[in-house]
Amino acid sequence: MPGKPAKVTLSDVATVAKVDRSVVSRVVNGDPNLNVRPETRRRVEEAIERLGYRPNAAARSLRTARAYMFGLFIPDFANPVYAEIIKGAEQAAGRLGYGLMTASSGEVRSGHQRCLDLLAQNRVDGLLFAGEESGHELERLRTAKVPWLLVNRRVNGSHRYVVLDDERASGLAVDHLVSLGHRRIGHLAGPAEADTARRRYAGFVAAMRRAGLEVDRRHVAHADYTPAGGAAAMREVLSTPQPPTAVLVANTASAVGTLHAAHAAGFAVPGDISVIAVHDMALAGHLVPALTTVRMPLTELGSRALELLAHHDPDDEITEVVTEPVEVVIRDSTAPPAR
Amino acid sequence: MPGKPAKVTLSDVATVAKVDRSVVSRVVNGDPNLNVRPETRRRVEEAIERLGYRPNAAARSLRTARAYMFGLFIPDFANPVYAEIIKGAEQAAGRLGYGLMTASSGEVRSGHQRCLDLLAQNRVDGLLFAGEESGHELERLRTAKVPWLLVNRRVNGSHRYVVLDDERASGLAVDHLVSLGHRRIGHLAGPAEADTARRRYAGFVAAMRRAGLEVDRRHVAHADYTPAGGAAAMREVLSTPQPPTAVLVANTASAVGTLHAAHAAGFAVPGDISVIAVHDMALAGHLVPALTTVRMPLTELGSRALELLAHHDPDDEITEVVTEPVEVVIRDSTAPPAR
DNA sequence: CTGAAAGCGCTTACAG
DNA sequence: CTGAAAGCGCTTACAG
Repeated sequence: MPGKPAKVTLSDVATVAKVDRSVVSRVVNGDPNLNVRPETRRRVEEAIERLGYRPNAAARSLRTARAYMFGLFIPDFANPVYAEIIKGAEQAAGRLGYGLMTASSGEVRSGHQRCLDLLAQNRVDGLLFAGEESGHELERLRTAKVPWLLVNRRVNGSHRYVVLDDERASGLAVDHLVSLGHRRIGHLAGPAEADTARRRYAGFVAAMRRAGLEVDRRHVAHADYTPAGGAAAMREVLSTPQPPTAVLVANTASAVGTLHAAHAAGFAVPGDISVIAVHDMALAGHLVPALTTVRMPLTELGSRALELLAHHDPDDEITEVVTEPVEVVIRDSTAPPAR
Repeated sequence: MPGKPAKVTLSDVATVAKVDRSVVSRVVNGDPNLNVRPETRRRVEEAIERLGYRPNAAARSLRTARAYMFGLFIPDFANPVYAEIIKGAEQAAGRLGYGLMTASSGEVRSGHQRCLDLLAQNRVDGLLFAGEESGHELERLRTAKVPWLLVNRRVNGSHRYVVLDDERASGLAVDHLVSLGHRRIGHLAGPAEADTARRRYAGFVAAMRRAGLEVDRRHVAHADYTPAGGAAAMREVLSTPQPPTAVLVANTASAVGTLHAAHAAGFAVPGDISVIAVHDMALAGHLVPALTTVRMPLTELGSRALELLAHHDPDDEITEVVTEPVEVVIRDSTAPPAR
């Protein structure tokens, strides 16, 4: 087909197949109420194939008032955690015949406005919010009766979320450190206002209690989920009179900074202090030293979120925990304590 | 506005403002040929505001045969290089009133198909391809007369691309190492088939020649742009009879693995070997040791690409180099050689 | 079992 | 200077 792209429409197919457009439409959409002679169906399918027909998304959307597209808002593409979530969501969207618009929520103001615009313009059928968003826009979404879902966090009083089993992840991490013989274990938690941070902290405290260990408040510091945050928190904890022999870092991105800060402060990892972090990703195995982590099902989280969004009404409650696989991946950053 | 979302259309606005729909449409789109009494225009604008009118994207697309959306294909969201490009492209798209659909080209087969589908369905007005793609689909795009643009690479015989000044980046890196006193300088290049890798290699060779230094082929290794690749290449170079005293790594993601491999092989950085890498990002400053880099204008690349795509016909040649800012960011991984 | 018709919400030549 | 009308490409009750 050289020259023009030659937009082929439903009518073109109908002409070639010698049927009405409506029949073609029904064949294309697999209408279960359609009874055509097998031979007719074949003619239609051949014509579609031969002409290379593809339904025009705009026309279909206008008619059905559905966009066949979902939106996924991500706070920061630079955080590798989101790369996995995106991958899962894309795969699920593809399977369901939907497009996925991934966008960074980025600067609060424009992010907020853009998400409302997308909805008002009918460009998306639903919205996935990964990571932190202000509760403000959620209020609007709720009144707008639009399908939306929080991914990897909950929010006060909302009943639309999918999360991971963060408590268990922290528990496995603590168990690993305890089994190595650590008793003075610190926690570099996420931002105090982050739901994931609270759950990981809760899991940390519970596991410490189960192991009969005390949580020393001076060994708990809060950091945002960035390398810089992880570094600052580590410096804080290392400067206490009697630093911990091991820390659980709430996030792998900040663990990068944690390792750096330990090194800069003259603490050998794992010789002087062991480090384990939540999330596993390619990066972790190549840090210095290679980072022991708790693998989390981020890809599964993304795909599950998309599926739930697609299959539920805006009024349904969605409160799901994706639990598998969560497991400790032992590398070089954890070892028994010096004494 | 409790209860229903109450889709408000052009007609609703027209009714309230007591004008025809066509007038509202022209006001909304800022038609320069429209002469309305200022007072009429005010009535229209007030009605739009009061009703919270937003044009329906599907209807507009159907009518104008434009999607008001661009697509950006990314090989791998986990590579932080792309996070910056995405950010730039998103900003530019927002400024121009377009949406941006970011998707991973991922698995070749489905990625290829998805991009053609998007076009056939009229879901996008143009496509940006960041990173490597097989030349195959480009052939199809060319015949389809659809605007597309390669970002950060060129391809044989194609005249639609925006790239960075990779030669210069390599040159600055080599100059920095030379100024520290290094003479045995190696290069951990990107994949042999990658255009960026070739340009960075060319820049490396040219700068070495300018400095009167020889390129020892045993000190040049190829790696894909991942931590694992950077580690393998480093091991290769370090196992030569007389390893280099410094290496230029073509990519920051692989430099993570490079530092790890050096450490694992018992080479201190920068004591035994200096490391400098192309691209700067938050991660770099928090590696062990903090990585010296050449900062590249990745955000600018993304926004420029989007603008070029929006403003040029499918037949235009687009061959642009985004040159600023490129500069060496000195951290802890480079130092004078031991002797 | 298949076709004719209406209409989704816009834009844009064209007429008045 | 403003309005009436056609039509973009589909889907879907409805009629035959």
